[in-house]
Amino acid sequence: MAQHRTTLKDIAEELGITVTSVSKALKDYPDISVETKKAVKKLAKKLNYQPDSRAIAMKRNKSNIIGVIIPEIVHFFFSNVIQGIMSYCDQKGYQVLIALSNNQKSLEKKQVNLMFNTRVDGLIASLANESATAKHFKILKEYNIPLVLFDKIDERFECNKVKIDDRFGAFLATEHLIAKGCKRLAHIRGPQHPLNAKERYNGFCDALKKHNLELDPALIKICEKVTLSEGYDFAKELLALDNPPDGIFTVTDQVGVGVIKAAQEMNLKIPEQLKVVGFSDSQIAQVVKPSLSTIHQPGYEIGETAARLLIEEIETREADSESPVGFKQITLDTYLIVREST
Amino acid sequence: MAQHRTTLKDIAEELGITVTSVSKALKDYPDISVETKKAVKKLAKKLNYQPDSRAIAMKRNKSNIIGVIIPEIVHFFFSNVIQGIMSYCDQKGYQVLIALSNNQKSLEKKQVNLMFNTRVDGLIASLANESATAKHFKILKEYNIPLVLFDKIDERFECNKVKIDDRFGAFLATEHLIAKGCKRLAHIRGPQHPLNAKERYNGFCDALKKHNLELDPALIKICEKVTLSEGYDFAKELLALDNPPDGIFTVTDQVGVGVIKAAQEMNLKIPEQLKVVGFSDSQIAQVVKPSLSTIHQPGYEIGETAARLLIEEIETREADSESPVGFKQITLDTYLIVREST
DNA sequence: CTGAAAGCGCTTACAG
DNA sequence: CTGAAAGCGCTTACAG
Repeated sequence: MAQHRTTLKDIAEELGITVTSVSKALKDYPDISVETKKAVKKLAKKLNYQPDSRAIAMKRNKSNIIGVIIPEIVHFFFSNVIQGIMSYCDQKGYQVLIALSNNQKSLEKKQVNLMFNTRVDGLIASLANESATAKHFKILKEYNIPLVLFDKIDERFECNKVKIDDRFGAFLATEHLIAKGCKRLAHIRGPQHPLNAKERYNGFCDALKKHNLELDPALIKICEKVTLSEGYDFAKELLALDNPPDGIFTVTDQVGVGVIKAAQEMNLKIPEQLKVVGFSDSQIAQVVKPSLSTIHQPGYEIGETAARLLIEEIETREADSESPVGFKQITLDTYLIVREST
Repeated sequence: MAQHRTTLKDIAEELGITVTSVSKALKDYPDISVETKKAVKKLAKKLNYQPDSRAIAMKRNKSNIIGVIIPEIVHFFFSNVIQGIMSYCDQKGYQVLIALSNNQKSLEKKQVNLMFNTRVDGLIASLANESATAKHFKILKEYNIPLVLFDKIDERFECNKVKIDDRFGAFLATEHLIAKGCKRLAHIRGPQHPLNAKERYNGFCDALKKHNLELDPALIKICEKVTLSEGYDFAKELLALDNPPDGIFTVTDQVGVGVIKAAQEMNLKIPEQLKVVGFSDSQIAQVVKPSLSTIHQPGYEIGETAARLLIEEIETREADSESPVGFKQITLDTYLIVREST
């Protein structure tokens, strides 16, 4: 038979006192006698009393649970972010409820509502590729629930944000290809909506412009799923052109690895005949042969920072629900990592 | 200013009826008049009423949240498992609270207690490398909270379990090396405690024995962290022996990739001079050059199955808390994937 | 020093 | 058809 979960009532009854006194005794209120405290604590220990977080959550109107909504989890960057979030939250006494959007706006919206109903204390999210804006998060604003966006953010949405300078990172990557002698550059970019895909594209264009290189629309490809096999397919197309590129900058390392695979199948020498730079500094970038040059994206730190901002906001509002909250956008450092592919 | 979260009370007051009626109306109880239902639903919609999951959880004594405790999350296999768990839970109306053990027994125990206090409806876990048993999960049994163990399980612990046949997988891997002509086999194994590390070691031994090959203790290395760099270091040691191995079976693909890296640095040709097989079928195994032969471990399906068993158990106990529960151990299929490294 | 009371937001058996 | 009451497990301002 299952044991009964000890409640304050059980302790109170056994000791012949009230629930009030038990509650206070356990929390060392000064107005409880030493003997009562002793007796209560002893019995609580004996019965293995564990307060019901849900009841406390209702009373305090605080769950000590934060929500996280991300597009996918089998993903080097996102799993690193989660790790950063979890380790920070653990240390601050918050638990983490995670949900996936699968990059779908409708599912993302559903998850936001579920999180709202569960009364999480705050939410951290990176937008689905399908989401052009974060408007479907506005229920959180209406009810003063803190939100931190990271990586795939909506610039117009008023909340804390954490990201890297994607435009600058892409600029570094592209300029590196140019410095290595590339004259005809291609970019396999991310989908239409995510801001970071646009910014990486912009950074690519910035570098071409600075160095007076032509931006050939035939050399721009747009991923839908941002997978290795998309990179592979687009690379095959690009490299079969009459006037193929001699350098390719890809929106992620996954896509870059696909490019390497395609080039190898076509017997192109990397880096001699084709140079490739990815983005994110995933593990596969170091493992692939030739190893892939890339832009570092500090997932763990992004997660940690997002969690820190979120918990700061939660606790500020707790202390003074009226004080206006100023939002920050924190931009973490990024840099180029040169490997065999360039 | 933040909006007020609509409660049943708000609706009741505005309509001049009781909370009871509002509650029933929203749930279409047959004993409420059609007009009342209409009015209530209309106002609920207008005020954007969202029931407080916590309050319902307390009443029903059911949170619709399941907990997951895993050793790490930046990990191909575990993130796939999580994905499987989440997609199944999503579809069944459960949310997922995740915590990490960082492979530490003490932290694992703390997480179990936290999950218990949060009153999750059930728990899915894979044991920390430090945990020789699942004894510290027994509080769950005492209070009849369903638990499903996967991958790193404790065979003695009475609960549902999901895994693959690690021993057989390791046997397949090793026999494949033998079939390819290896005479002197090494194994870089996982840590002491995890059952799957032991079983993979046993499977390795089974194959040697079947084919009358010597088991040289000098060719067995034990990982602590099971990382790429451990694989690299051990491979350097093994390959520097006077009588080095001609085939290495590694406990994971990460470790196998480290072996490949070391062998390449020592100018050994793979697979001509050294053959390598990993375990898990991670993405890096296909990306590394030469690509790594491996044993498939269906993470997504393991997660899905674990979630299914858990929710079945939760709902069985819900329906009849007295009925004795029979525990299953489900073993999913595994197979060898041959690539360039053998 | 201790306890009665109200309340967090719900649900449901029971009475009318 | 509707409502008063009790309860889930806690907390806390107030009275004594």
